[in-house]
Amino acid sequence: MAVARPGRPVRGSRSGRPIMAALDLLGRRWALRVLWELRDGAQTFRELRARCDEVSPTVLNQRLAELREAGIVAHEDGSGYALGPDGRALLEALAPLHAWAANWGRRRA
Amino acid sequence: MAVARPGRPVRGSRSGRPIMAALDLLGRRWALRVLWELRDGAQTFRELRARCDEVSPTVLNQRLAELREAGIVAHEDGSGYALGPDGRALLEALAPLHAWAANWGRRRA
DNA sequence: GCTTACCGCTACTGAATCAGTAGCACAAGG
DNA sequence: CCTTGTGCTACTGATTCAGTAGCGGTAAGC
Repeated sequence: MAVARPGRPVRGSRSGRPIMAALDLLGRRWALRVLWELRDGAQTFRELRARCDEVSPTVLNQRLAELREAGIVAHEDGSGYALGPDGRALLEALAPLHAWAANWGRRRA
Repeated sequence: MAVARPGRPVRGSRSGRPIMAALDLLGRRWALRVLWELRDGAQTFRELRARCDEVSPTVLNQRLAELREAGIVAHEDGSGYALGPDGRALLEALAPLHAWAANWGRRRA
């Protein structure tokens, strides 16, 4: 399957609406986690992999490629992978989710 | 794999942190989309399926079971599936994501 | 009673995706 | 040359998802 992008059909929606592309992109395994683990700054492929519970490099590389093509993550020589401007904005947009999870966990744990 | 819940290990994390359980739960295929499609009120299994691009009932039922066990979605006799209080809160927590997607789409489409 | 039309859901097969492990090619340091 | 770390690919097997058909139940219309 092709990489999800706004303005064209994605898995599960032909509308091309950006939210659908985003849900496709971020709904893939490890995508949100990778984003989450990059919150503290750039990391090498292997550091990132270690933080993601030793996810298989196949999948990690695939997610990184998708996130790079989406302009969310960038690979800088020397420092490794890091969030771009869109990535940081996305992470901030995910902050309420973190807060929700904390409350949810308190009620259900 | 068992349903993700705060306070116990999930796919990709043994920490039991709620955010990890949430990322596991919501990172599964169609989970975010189902949530999204329930934003306008209760819907029957088949209505929901139609909105989700005729997703296979197997997966839809599986996601609904997980979301029900997580206390996010409830099934009411007569009206069908609907968001519970936690589900509505989660949807609100996802609003910034929608806004982000719109901006992202504007820059990349 | 019998059809019709919904409802939620299950069974089944095949396709896509992911997991897990090994190891390559490259570059830098000693 | 040898070691170390980098990003990444190859391969096989397990898990998950997709796609289609159809079941058992309820309720209405006739």
